[in-house]
Amino acid sequence: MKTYEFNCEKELTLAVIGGKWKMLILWYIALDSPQRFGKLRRLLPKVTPKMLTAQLRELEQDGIIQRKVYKQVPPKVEYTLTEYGEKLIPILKLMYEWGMDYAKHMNISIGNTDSISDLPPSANMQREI
Amino acid sequence: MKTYEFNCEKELTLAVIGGKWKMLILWYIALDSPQRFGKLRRLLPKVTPKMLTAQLRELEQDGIIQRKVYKQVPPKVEYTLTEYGEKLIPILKLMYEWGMDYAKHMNISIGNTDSISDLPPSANMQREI
DNA sequence: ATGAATAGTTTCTTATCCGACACTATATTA
DNA sequence: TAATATAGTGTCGGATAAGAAACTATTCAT
Repeated sequence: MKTYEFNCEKELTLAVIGGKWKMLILWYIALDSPQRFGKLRRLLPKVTPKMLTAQLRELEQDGIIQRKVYKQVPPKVEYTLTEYGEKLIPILKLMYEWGMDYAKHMNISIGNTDSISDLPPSANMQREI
Repeated sequence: MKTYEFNCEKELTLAVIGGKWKMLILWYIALDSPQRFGKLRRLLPKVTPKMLTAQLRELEQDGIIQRKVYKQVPPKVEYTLTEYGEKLIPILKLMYEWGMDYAKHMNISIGNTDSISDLPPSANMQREI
């Protein structure tokens, strides 16, 4: 058992979403849920399976995503956001918008990820992103 | 221009605020501006001067804070938020609020209630894993 | 001549992250 | 019998982050 210390609640939030690929993973689950492991791999080709697993496990242990295993071969595992995962989306959206504005201001170019406004109709639509 | 590889604008934002002490530094400058180096040291007693300097320099280079040196002895240096620094504050507020809610939900012990309108010294909270 | 005050800098060392790459398990299908 | 598809594990090692402790520079007041 390990104990982390936070000086402020903001740091707790950062600890939850601050992993190398976590924001992108959450984003893709928000965009298209449930999301499967293999699809996430294809969406995030730069992420090694080891890292993807690690990030997903941490998000799961933090209660941000839910992992559902189907007893099949080949395996099938689906990831969805929990209530607190969904509550994170407005933060990600704000960070996305600030980054857009800032990148434009500072003339920084950024590889593109789907916009949250591309969110397709689904069971999660009531999120109002 | 130094180009980091960002997959999404959110990651750019995270790169700007994600340093170990940056959110807290920004918070304290937002709470009481201009803010001096020595006062920040007192507000953040766990931060070594080396780290504090490093974080401040990065924020300055990223255009988030402004550093003003007075030609005096002993030295006087004041830090203020830039326009883009101020635009970050709503993100920090949301992160603070999410963290509050989450900590309560997950029974994570809290030692601190610093809202944007208060000015307490930094307190501690912990979670066990 | 010395000490106090402020804002740092320098060096050394340890801790952690994370990428590359190889490997695993199993029912179904050809 | 071998290939296939899916969802992962395990190990190694280099790069980076960051803490501790000591040191610096300047001018004024005593």
